[in-house]
Amino acid sequence: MGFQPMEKGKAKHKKGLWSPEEDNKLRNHILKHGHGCWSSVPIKAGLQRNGKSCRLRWINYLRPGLKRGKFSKQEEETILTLHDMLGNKWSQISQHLPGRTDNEIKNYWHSYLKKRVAKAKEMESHNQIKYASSSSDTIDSSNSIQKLATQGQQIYNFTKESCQSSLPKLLFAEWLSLDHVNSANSVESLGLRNGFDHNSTFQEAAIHDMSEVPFGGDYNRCVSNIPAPEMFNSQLKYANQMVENGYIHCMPGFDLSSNFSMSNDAIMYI
DNA sequence: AAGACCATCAACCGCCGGAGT
DNA sequence: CACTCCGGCGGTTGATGGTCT
Repeated sequence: MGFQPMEKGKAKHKKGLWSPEEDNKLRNHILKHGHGCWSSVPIKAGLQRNGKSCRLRWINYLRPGLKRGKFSKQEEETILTLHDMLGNKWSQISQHLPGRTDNEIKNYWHSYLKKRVAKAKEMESHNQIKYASSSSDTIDSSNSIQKLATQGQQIYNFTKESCQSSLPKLLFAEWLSLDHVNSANSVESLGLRNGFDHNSTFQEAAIHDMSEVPFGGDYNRCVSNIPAPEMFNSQLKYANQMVENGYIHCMPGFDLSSNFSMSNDAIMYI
């Protein structure tokens, strides 16, 4: 991208919580045109925010496919495992939790999981002191963490490999699989159904809009400005590549038995 | 009922690395 | 090579709502 001094005028940027009108402006703009250069988004969208703020709002709140609400047990354990291995690499952790943002995971960690881990470790050390003289198997109070450690090894291998590979960080397949996970029933069509649970007002609008325009925002980060069918093909290619490499085992909710088909610009997930 | 305290979450800030000029 | 801009990341803050005393 070229260097166009978009914000040379140093306009006063609004801060604080986003109003519904601002959300609408940003959402409509990105769904229609994609985000392109973030610093130009607020200008084009008619917002008095800076580009960073728009980016954050889109990624953490407006982006289609976001899962909102409580973390599942499985998600919790995944976070614990990955945090144990990766540390505070929230963005990397979030790549393994489709629909969750790094910010969300980070908040969840600080508000809940951190305490849980601290408590578990405290109990573990307490038990170690208590049973120090015994060489026999002791009951592990932090079984959750221990269990995750072994389970984590598998994920760790995947993490290392995925970092080395040329795979896109966020797969379109994840979004589809997320949708699959969210719904107990099979999904008829992304363009037709109200599949996303929370935040439905926007999600519905977004889904509707997406059946009419090329995908915008982060989901086409790797293939930006590519029309939906081409993007889909490229994602499918990556999915196939993953199957060949055995990565697919690590894709939560990814159902190989599922079939995809294309109808104009609408993506069907059968 | 009211103030203090706590938990949660959205958003901001500062830094860093990559890339174009 | 230095400079500038941008996007991304992690740490932190501030607002808000809930619970406790």
